Amino acid sequence: MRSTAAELEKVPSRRERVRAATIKEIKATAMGMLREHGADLRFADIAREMGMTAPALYRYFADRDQLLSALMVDGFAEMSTQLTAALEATEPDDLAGWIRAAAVSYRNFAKADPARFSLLFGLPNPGFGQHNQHTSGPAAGATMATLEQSLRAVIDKGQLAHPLIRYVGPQWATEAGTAQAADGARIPADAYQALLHFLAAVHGFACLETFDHLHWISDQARDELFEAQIELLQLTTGALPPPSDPDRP
Amino acid sequence: MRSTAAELEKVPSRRERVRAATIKEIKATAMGMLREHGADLRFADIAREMGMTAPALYRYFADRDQLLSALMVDGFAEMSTQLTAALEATEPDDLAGWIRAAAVSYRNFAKADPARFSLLFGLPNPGFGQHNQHTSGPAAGATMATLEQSLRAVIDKGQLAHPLIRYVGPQWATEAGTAQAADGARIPADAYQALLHFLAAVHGFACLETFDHLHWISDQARDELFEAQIELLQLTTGALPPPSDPDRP
DNA sequence: CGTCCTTCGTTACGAGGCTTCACGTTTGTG
DNA sequence: CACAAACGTGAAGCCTCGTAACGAAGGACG
Repeated sequence: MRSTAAELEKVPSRRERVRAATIKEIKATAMGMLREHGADLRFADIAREMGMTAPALYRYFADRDQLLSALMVDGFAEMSTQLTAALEATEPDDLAGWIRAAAVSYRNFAKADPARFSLLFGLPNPGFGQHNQHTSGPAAGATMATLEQSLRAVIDKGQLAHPLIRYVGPQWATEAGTAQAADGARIPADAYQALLHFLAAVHGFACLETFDHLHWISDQARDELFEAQIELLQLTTGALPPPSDPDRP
Repeated sequence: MRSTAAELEKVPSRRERVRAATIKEIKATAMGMLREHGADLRFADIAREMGMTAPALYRYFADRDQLLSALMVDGFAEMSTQLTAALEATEPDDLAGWIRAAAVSYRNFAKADPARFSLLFGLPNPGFGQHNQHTSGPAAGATMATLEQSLRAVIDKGQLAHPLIRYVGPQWATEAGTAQAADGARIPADAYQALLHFLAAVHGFACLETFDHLHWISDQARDELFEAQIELLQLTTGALPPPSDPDRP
């Protein structure tokens, strides 16, 4: 920090590289511990697994909370990456495909690594303090923004023309129209409503499943129910026409 | 325990009464601490607030986990009570009213006491061990059963005749038809699917809201969006007729 | 009324985790 | 080679959980 020349150096020095690698290894080891032993993460364990002692970790993370925060930031970033990858593989005017891809990606992220999902979305973390709010909060917002921007791209194609319900209250209509000025674009209120509906349904399913509140349903049945959930979301957003139901008058 | 006569005594002795009161006070104080200081619950703090010392609490709860478990059991019981009360106030053949009452009650439970909701549904509690699974698990299941049985009563009135989607996979259909033999009744698979869809949407909304993932929406707008969510659930279960949408072909 | 026994609460204490500190050691640099 | 920065270690302090031993309160029963 003393010389401005050092600040402008773009190529990281050897020290910086090995330091970055160590940080990465610490985080990887910590995530492994979280996966195995649950939420009670012991600094000494991480260090021992790396062939070090506990105090050495404080050269890299000032605090146990900061390590958890870093894991959360990485987790949200990875989630955004996976969502983005899944959504970019869909056709830009295929709202039904978008919904399926987003829902499946969201759920798979939770299923593939329940410990990480718990870390991200199970709020009462041990020692959850102010610090986490200020570092992981924006990261969580970025994940939300990923969904939002991607959905907006689809919506701009006019694919949300016939949602099943487009009721929105006056307060929400004004907020949705104005609040997102940061991105430079306005969002139709009903589109944003659709996003929130989608998010609530998929997030709720993922939470229930990950936190073991659906243990009375077999894995296969859960898969089928999730499929039905997806189809329902496609219907309610008007991405699919309603099914021809002979019972329906 | 030595005399069988004492076991059969129905009226609790004075000691038992004061002990029960103390347990109640401990739990109340602990919940207060949870509400104020978050998840890091210190035994010494609880004791001090009660004018006692920490080891005294071990006369009433063998473990910090057992205290948390007791709080969870009470929380789920209270949630069941509130849900039951809200649902009993609805007409028995009014599915739309049932959905509104259940959703509002569920969300209000979360909003009224976010700390308790976090305790119940934010899984990664500090020191979450095997014990919690075996004590609070059934309590959580009881809450689910409350919703299920109440919904079944409504469904038995034939109100779920025209759900928007009644797709269910073969695995789920057989499970839903057979698994609930414990209650002596079978449940139509599509009804159970509707329950799960309802649960995912409402639980997801409550989680997002409680865990502050919707901080970018004002309170009023959130209320409006939740209203829209309810209406959507009413539509997808066939409780309400689809709106007359001039844009719809 | 006096004695006993159970329960309750306290002080004292040990175990274990987080975090800091002082000190050597390694490593890159001029 | 000399120097400085970063790194890692052992020792130590602090805090919390949980246990143990002891004293006090209070109901049960002669």
